Amino acid sequence: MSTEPRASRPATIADVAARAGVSLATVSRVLNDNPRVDRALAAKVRQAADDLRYSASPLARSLVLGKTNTVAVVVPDLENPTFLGVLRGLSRAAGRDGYHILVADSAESVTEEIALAGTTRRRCDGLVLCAPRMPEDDLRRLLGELQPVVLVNREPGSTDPTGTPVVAADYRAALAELLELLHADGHRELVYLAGASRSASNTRRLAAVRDFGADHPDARVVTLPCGVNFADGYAAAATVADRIAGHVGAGDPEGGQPTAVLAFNDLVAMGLLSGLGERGIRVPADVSVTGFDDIPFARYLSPPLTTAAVPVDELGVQAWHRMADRLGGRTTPGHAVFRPSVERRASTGPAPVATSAGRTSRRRRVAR
Amino acid sequence: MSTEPRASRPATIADVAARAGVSLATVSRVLNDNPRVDRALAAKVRQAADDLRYSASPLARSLVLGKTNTVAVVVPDLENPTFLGVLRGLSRAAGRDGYHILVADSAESVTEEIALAGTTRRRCDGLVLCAPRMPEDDLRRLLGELQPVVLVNREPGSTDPTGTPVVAADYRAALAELLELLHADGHRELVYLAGASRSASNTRRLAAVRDFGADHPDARVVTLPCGVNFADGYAAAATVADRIAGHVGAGDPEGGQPTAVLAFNDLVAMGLLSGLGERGIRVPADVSVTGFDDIPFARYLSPPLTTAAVPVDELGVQAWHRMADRLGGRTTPGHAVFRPSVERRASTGPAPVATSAGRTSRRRRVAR
DNA sequence: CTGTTAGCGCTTTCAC
DNA sequence: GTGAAAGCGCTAACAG
Repeated sequence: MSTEPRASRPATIADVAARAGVSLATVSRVLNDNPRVDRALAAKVRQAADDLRYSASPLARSLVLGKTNTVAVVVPDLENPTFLGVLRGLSRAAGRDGYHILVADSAESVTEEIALAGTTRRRCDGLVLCAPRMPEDDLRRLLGELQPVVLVNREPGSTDPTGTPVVAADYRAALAELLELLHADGHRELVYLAGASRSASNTRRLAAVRDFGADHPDARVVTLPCGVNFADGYAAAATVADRIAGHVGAGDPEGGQPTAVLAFNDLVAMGLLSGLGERGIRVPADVSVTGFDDIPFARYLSPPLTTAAVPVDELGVQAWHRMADRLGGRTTPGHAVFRPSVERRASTGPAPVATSAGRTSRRRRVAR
Repeated sequence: MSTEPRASRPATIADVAARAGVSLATVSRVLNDNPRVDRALAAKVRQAADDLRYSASPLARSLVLGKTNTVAVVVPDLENPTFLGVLRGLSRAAGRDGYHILVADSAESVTEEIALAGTTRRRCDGLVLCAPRMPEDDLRRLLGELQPVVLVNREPGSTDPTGTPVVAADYRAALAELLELLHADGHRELVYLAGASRSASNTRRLAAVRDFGADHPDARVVTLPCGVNFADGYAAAATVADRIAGHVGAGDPEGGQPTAVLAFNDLVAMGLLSGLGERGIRVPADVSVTGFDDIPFARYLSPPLTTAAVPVDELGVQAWHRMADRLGGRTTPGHAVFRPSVERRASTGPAPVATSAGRTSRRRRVAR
């Protein structure tokens, strides 16, 4: 018969109403700061709520309000510094606006990614999708079903009718700048250590490589499949060292002796630096190396790494702003593209003369 | 009048019921695989659900079922490799069991942390708390209010009546092992580069330092405040170099010339290595260095870093298992403590003879 | 200003 | 086997 809540059950609005001797509606009003409620009554309600350590069930509120104050974030791998940075920036920015983050790690599986996008989206108000490798068809379908969506580092595809906002770093422009920097330093035989071949950011870097080749007939960039981690870069050091020594890869008649290597990212560059060091190859005296991302200690490596600083946290913050706009019914201007700033440090320098001569004469020793 | 859903509104169970010509209850039964429903009817319902691309609102289900299939994870900083690993392991393990993760980054603020623990917990079924620096009083209160809770790398406090499960790495034992390893290599003057002074994992390391001092009267460990990041280690290199050179810190009459430095973690060790390298101090010839955590590329540094491998992902997985047990009403056996395995690599070696002699004679040059 | 009432979308007794 | 109806805890008309 009592209206007191049992100790174990969290207090409900009805408990508060009973204790304050008012109706549910009044309690709701007071707790939602509806101004047109009597001061005295309001005080009484608040007192009752305090006594009962009451706070409204977010679940019930969400159901009736039709909003959860939560957004889902799907990333391929939390270990990846890019997505981690995005998540961090996003989570803090959203937190400041009273929003929560439901995070899902697809473990690099596209199938999982698609499924997670759906299941997480349903319990949230929106979806921030980092899906660099999702096939375009699947992406299009998801964009149709899961709005509001904000895309990070991924284009919606040629014909996207949804006007989905995109927040991205301009990997292409940044790699182009790195290439130009090396070219200006006299490098003519370059190697690009590619990341996951189907990822969006790798594709954009490859476009920069293509452009560069077209713009500079005097130079050549050989693309080598590599990977995205330290270990991948470390492993690539063997191949790179061979090429520097003049032992060109058998299946690659185009390669000369490279004087510069552009790593997919800083992790790869670090691995490369490490493997090169073990082989007595000096950086930048024998070969210049660039990274990508500017992770916190890139500047502290030996030598400090020339790289392109991708503002990952900012990407996350902006992704949130786009999402907040959509949630607020505002329609946001299209894509936000951030141009990474190239940090020129000591891992790059003038092309070594010897190799430069070799290049000029197009001389090439063939592996045997 | 029509029972067809408008295109823009997600289909509800009522829409499905109407289309299949059955009651809501039947639809619910079918979709929840309740066996006692007519095969033919069930098929019809499934068909209707498919046609309407229906799937039940997780929100409404959560409200009525009293569970959200979501757990909250509060971390001080996503950038920290430890918490990141925990989150990753946890998120994947929980995902396999159909659970979602609500993640909150407290930006290292204890106040935020307390608030976030409460607000996130309310929209979830449980809370995984990584709060290495939360004052014990606050923690105790939260443990009382927010159950079920699982603690990561943090003790609940001396008198915890809640029986909260703890998943932790044994930082103390691991640092002790590192200290013994160095002692066995002849090191007698050591430096410990401390992390955040009030954090639980730093406290445990300090305990190991204390034990070591007591067990080895012939050795001495000087603790220097440092930090947890690459930059902190880099900055500490100056002080360490001074001490190695015999310029002991003025306020620290106890310090001799150190032959080994134990960094708080790998990031700090990397920074230290970098700073030491710039000063021409060789590792391990002049000084041995150890890290902590065994982050992915610790083995690739030059020299490869001797460190203690903390199984962070496993911590996350185990945290989830504990949580899953509690959610399933099972009561889990107490604390799960994981002993990091010490990885002996090339950054440590025998104590250099010169300094060893200096130590023996207690000779000390004083800074001026 | 305050209370009554009707849902939000779903599950689950309880009858039939 | 199936349906009607009562809620889960809350908010928002709608009356007074």
